[in-house]
Amino acid sequence: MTGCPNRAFYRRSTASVAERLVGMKLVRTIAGNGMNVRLSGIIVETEAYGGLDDPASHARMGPTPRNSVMFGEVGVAYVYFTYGNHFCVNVSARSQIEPAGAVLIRALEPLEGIEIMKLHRDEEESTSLTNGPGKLTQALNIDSALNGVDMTSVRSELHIEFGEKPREVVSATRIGISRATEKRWRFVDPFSRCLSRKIQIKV
DNA sequence: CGCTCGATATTCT
DNA sequence: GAATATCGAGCGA
Repeated sequence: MTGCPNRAFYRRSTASVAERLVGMKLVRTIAGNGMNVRLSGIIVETEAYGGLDDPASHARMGPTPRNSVMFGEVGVAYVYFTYGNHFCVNVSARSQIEPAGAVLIRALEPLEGIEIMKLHRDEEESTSLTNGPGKLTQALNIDSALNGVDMTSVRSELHIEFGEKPREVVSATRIGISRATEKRWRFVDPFSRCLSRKIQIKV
């Protein structure tokens, strides 16, 4: 399978999209002199954020200038600045009955352009390059200038492509939130060495 | 390894 | 004024 998941792929429940994105590629293309540089990684960790009924979501209060992408067309990048220091990247996704939703991309396994990512991060260890939402945006040079770009086209400087092979996926509770902590809307490849946190082993 | 804390934009109360 | 979909430095064990 090559190319990008199309618009319809993102038009289903946000949690389902989050689950299916594990194993796909996040690709950042940067125009150089004459040729494009590709920075990419396999998505190994995602989280789903819903609309008005998800107390942990940015969309819970309705549309604002920051979260407007979550209420717009699906398959679009939602990039926001948080904690005064970091950017996080999402892709808008929801079923037709939901008013808003997006999938936060939390971790990648570095694939293409690894040496450039190391420069962006000032970090040599590959497993620490993109194992967190703030880290991967730094490695791929993603900032708010990319908010609103179409993620369904290979021509976009930020987009999602099909992966090479399917990955295992398990669900877990979301990280870094204080509301709706019981929902299991975090999806990870449990065998990846590049997760933002280890999976809780069930007893 | 685990804990605490500072950085500090945006939004909410 | 407080909280936040985070990270890394500093410290103690």
